[in-house]
Amino acid sequence: MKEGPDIAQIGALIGDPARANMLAALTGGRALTATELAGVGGITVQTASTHLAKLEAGGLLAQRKQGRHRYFTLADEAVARLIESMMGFAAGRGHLRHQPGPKEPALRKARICYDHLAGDYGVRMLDSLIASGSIDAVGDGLALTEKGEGDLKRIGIDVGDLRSSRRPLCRSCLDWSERRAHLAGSLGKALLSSFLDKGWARRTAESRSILFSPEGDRQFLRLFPVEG
Amino acid sequence: MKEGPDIAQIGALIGDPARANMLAALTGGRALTATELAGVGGITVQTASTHLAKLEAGGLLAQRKQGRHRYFTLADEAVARLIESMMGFAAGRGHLRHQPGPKEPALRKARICYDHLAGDYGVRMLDSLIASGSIDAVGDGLALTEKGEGDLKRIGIDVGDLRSSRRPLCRSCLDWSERRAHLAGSLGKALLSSFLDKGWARRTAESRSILFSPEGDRQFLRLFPVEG
DNA sequence: TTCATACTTCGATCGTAACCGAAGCATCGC
DNA sequence: GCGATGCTTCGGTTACGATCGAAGTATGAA
Repeated sequence: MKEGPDIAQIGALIGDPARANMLAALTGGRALTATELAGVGGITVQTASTHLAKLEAGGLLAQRKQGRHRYFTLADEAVARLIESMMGFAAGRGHLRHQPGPKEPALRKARICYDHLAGDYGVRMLDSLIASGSIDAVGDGLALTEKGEGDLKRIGIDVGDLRSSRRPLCRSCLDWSERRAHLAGSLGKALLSSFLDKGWARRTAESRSILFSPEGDRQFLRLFPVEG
Repeated sequence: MKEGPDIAQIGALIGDPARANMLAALTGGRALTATELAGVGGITVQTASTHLAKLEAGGLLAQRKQGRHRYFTLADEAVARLIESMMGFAAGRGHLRHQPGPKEPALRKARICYDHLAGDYGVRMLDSLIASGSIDAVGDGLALTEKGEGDLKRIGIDVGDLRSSRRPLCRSCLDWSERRAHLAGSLGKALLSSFLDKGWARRTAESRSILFSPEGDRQFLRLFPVEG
């Protein structure tokens, strides 16, 4: 007994519904204010304030003062991965929300996961990159091929720049809605950024979902075909 | 708000200290009875019984009746990976137990993680397998090479048998004490089993730690050398 | 300065869940 | 059959933490 690190503390931090909702919202990658997070959690600002203080003390959140606002973000990508992996686990065990709600389909189609694309489109993109030989899937992991580097160059992504960062280029991230992997890492981020820059898609204000324009949809599906 | 799967439920399940202790103990891979788990959690059997019922309802545990005993185990390897990943996360944020205790060093040297070897020795073994060219590390993932298959055959592990199971052969599992990867998957299990079969090491009764005999220690270090 | 906004701290309430004693089943050994 | 062991269910207590109203602090706008 009493072996190893204390998982009960972080379990308890995530275990409160209001806090879990705030964390899930912050997995969208945006910095949110205390008031916004109170709305997300369905509680008053006073209560939210105490929750946020606890989450920060636990090392899950970081805050940045800006004028009279306080912007909260996840402390780092590790927190995002933990949340997303718990979502994947929860989805697999049938721990779903009570009402599917109208936003669910959009969320399953395409959403943001920290800073990269997730959902049906995220999984499709990785599948297509593997099928075309741009990415090698070896065991659990992913590796960019030379062909892939050329293909990406052609759509305006310079892999050389990305390699210089300390962050891994390719990472697989388990998708909770599809239960299959999508592409994370700096390359995943760069790809999503380029879609947004090109105007193919845009982020929504209150949700994690990503909305593709009709034209963007067409371009995306052309660029990442899947057989069948 | 109210997007995606409900992580609060599993967070809350893990968030209770008694339950967390039980789960951590079960990460040792052994099936434990309700009474044993009550001891681990530091609570009475009545209380433990309600906790175990909740964990089972939540899909984290499975139970098997055997005579008048009830043996509890983690529901599957996904639960073990979740627990271990939370431990890694917790260790990184300094959520450590209060007293390091005398057993900690043994635990850091070698311990069981579900069914494979973890700790310093687990990390060392994977490092050595990669350095010798038996395993390729590509991105996040691991793949056995032809050379590796031959080397393993020589120490009595038939990879062909392992491939027939549905479980992945190589998986990397993040080690909470070393903060680096060790080898999981069916190959990880087979390697640990062979060490135990050969008498190089044995499991302890109450702890997750694995004790190597002097001779086993020598053999292990010879088989998995590291430079430096 | 004065007022408004964003947020935190204080104080008190309230609900839930952890907890254990006692009683109730089930299984084993005799 | 009997008692002993392992575990669950019931009932009642207790404690912790989530919650919010009200007051307090900081920043910005007028």
